[in-house]
Amino acid sequence: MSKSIKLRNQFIDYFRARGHTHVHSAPVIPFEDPTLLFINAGMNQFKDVFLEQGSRPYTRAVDYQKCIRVSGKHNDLEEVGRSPNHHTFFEMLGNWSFGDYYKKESIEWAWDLLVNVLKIDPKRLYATVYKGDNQVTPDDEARNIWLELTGIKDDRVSYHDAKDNFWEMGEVGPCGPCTEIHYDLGAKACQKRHVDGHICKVNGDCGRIVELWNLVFIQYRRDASGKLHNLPRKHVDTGAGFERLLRVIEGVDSNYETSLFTPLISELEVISGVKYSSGDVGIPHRVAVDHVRTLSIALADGVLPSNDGRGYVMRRILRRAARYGREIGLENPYLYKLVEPLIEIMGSAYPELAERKDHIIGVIKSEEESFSRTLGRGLVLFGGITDKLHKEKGAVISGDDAFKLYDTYGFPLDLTELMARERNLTIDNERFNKLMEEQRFRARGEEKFAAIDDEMTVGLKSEFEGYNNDSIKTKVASVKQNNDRLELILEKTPFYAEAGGQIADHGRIQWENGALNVENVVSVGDRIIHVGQLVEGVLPKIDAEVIAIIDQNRRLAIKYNHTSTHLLHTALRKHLSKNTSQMGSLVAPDRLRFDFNHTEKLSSDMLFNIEDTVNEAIRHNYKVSTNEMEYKEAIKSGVIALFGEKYGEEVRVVQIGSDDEPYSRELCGGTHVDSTGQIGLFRIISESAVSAGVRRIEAVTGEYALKLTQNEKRKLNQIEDLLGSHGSDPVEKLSKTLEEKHSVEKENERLLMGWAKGVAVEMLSEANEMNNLRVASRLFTDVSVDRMKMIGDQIRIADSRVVALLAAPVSKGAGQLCCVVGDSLIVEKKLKAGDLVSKAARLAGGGGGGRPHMATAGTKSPEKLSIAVDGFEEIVKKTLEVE
RNA sequence: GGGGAAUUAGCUCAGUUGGGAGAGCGCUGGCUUUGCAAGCCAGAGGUCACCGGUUCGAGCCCGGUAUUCUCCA
Repeated sequence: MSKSIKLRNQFIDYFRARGHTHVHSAPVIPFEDPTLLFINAGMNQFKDVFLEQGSRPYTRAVDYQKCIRVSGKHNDLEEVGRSPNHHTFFEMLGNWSFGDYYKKESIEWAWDLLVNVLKIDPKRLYATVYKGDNQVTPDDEARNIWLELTGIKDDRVSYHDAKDNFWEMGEVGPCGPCTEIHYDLGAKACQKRHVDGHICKVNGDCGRIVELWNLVFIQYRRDASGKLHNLPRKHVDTGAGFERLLRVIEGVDSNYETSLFTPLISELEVISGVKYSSGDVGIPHRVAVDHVRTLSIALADGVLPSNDGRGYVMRRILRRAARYGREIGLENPYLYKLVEPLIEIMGSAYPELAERKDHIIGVIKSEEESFSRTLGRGLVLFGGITDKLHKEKGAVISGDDAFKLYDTYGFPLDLTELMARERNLTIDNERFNKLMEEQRFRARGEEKFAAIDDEMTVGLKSEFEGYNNDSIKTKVASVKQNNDRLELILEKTPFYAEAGGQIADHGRIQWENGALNVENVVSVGDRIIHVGQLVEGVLPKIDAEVIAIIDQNRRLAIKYNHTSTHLLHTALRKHLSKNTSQMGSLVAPDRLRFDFNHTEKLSSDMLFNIEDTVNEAIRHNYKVSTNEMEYKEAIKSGVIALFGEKYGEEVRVVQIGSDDEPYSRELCGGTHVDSTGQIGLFRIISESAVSAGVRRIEAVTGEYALKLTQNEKRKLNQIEDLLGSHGSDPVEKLSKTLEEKHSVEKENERLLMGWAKGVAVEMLSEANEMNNLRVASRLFTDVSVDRMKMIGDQIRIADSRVVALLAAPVSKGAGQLCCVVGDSLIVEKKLKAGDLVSKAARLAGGGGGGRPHMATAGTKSPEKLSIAVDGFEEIVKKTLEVE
């Protein structure tokens, strides 16, 4: 067993033996927390407990949590790869107490685990405690526990200020003092060992003594004024950085030299042929192995590269890795090759990596290819810029050009700089930075996510009882008026809050002297909030009796679509691959949308097959049943769990079909029909690409599917009427018609050409000689501009020493003119059709222009066209005189 | 969320102050060559993303929408 796997197990086992429940790492996409881009600390998944908004069936927990951090005060993306301990992905080991044990056990166990189980030298350990402030007394309690229960030396426990030893979740909210365990890496780790008079200190800045484990004692809540209040329960939240702990245990100089990374680095040495070094030469290696971990984990949890939000962070990380790869000669996609070795190392801790292997590799590879295209395009544009500079004998690439390359085309500035240096050019950095600052300024000043006001509703719980009820009598738990929006929380409710892709129920909540029209329902922690407009009467009081009624027809339509979504999921697995799984889902009353991982467009035959399979399952009229069970039990029995979803310990399993041979079993909290036959009909309406490796199917069911079918038939009837193909195959008839149309058009073109030639000959025969050229003109009655152009062409071809004007009214209020000039005259007499037609059109109260050999013009007074035609010879004559 | 770009033939793209929709590759047919690579000739293939506006006239100008790329947050 590798050391990393062993360390995780030792940690988990130690606390399990002490009554802790092993909780799975939450997905890196925060669930129900829009304020956070990624899970970035072990406590994220327990945040609702600390806020007293949610609860758990256990009071002691232990876990290892995957975390992603790309920006913020502790982590600058640019540091990753340069330093021995910065990462964009890392794991946190933690044990938790929710109102259970407190300081004594946490400290005692932490020490015991480090010293006696992990065999870390106690002589290298230090502890820190909080020194107190005007609201909090110094944490002598923790210090005494250290001294009495661990045997650590008195001079190894020190007091520190709030920056290091008072933990806060945010400006307001849960907080408390913490105690930290630090480790002395030894004199050679000191970065200031050559500085005179430097003394290495705990919480110093030389890197020799590092924090190993932080034990946080949450006992306060800070309000908006900064005042601390005691929490009803005290909690423990601990976090030990996994990579750093492993580094200490393995006794190596850098996180990147632990067994978590070395196999990846070796693989990269093979791929690139460049040997790793702990110095600068190894930066590309460190960047690549760090970033491939982040990308793989995020992709496995359902993040996809995109232009904003999480997806954009992924894209930037991938590009950073691709760019550093180029420094060690890796011009082609390479990062995806590290995914398999990564799964070797991390797959047992995070099975989702192995399950989504093909997806992860596919997406990374196609993103790398896409970046190559971006760079390639940038190179072309850069070439254009330098060519221009070369011609103008300039030596400075303007800030605007460099910025445009970067901002619009994504070409990295450092590459621009590098290539400029190679050509002895410089860049106007000042201007570039100014533009960059303007860009930042523009992006600021928009509102952030609306913070949820927690004060009113702390500790409230509402029960969802809507699986079998459309209406419920209950009491009001909380009322809030927000402009014209009313927010109600009830003790129990039949309303389904938007979750798992299923959108919220609509309906009505009624009380003695008023009613709420429910337009949206959201859940926050254990609370279900009904949002809508007060439609009658006055606000209800707390504890007022109400009747909550959902819109039954809407719910029924949602049920059809939700059960159909499960049937579709099964059908996709049957027809495409067992590994096909949901990447996103929308269940609305009028349609359903299902995103899944698949690399190619589905053929229309395939879509029909899938549609058939779903409809077979509908006709089979499978019974749909639900039951609650433990998460682990459910997973063991092979139930489909979706990524990007959070599941508690108790989960709900929706089963379609018999117990012995279920057609589908999925973890799902949504509402479903009793038997599949109720759905009636399932029709796919579209199939499209969402992003690399992900496709989307949209479908309708029940009444909506029937309406779709009827509309299609209606259209077909109309088509048959138009084609006159009743009784015969309209497709055959139409293709025959199109064929005929094609040959008629060809014939028409041929005839027109002959006709145009004839007219041209007529006009030429009537042309007048003057000044060694010929002038022809004619007023047509019913000829379009295109036809006049055809005739004009024939005239030019027949005689290169002719100018001609053609004119015709095209509608009641408009007339068109066309002028042509023979090639010889353009050269010899400098005649331009554009000028001539412009002058002629002016006689008719219009305007126009064109090219030397052919030009067109128009007028809104078609009755004046004859003036233009009659005056044309005069115009030509005068034009020649001027020359 | 806020900027900057792109969208033209199956693919890659060109298209000048607004005035006949083009090239290369690919495809089909013919010719040439001992064969291959290729060459020559001919042909098919277009809602210039979509909707609206300005104009006598819009691929081009203006406004909006969609999709994609890209930067910032």
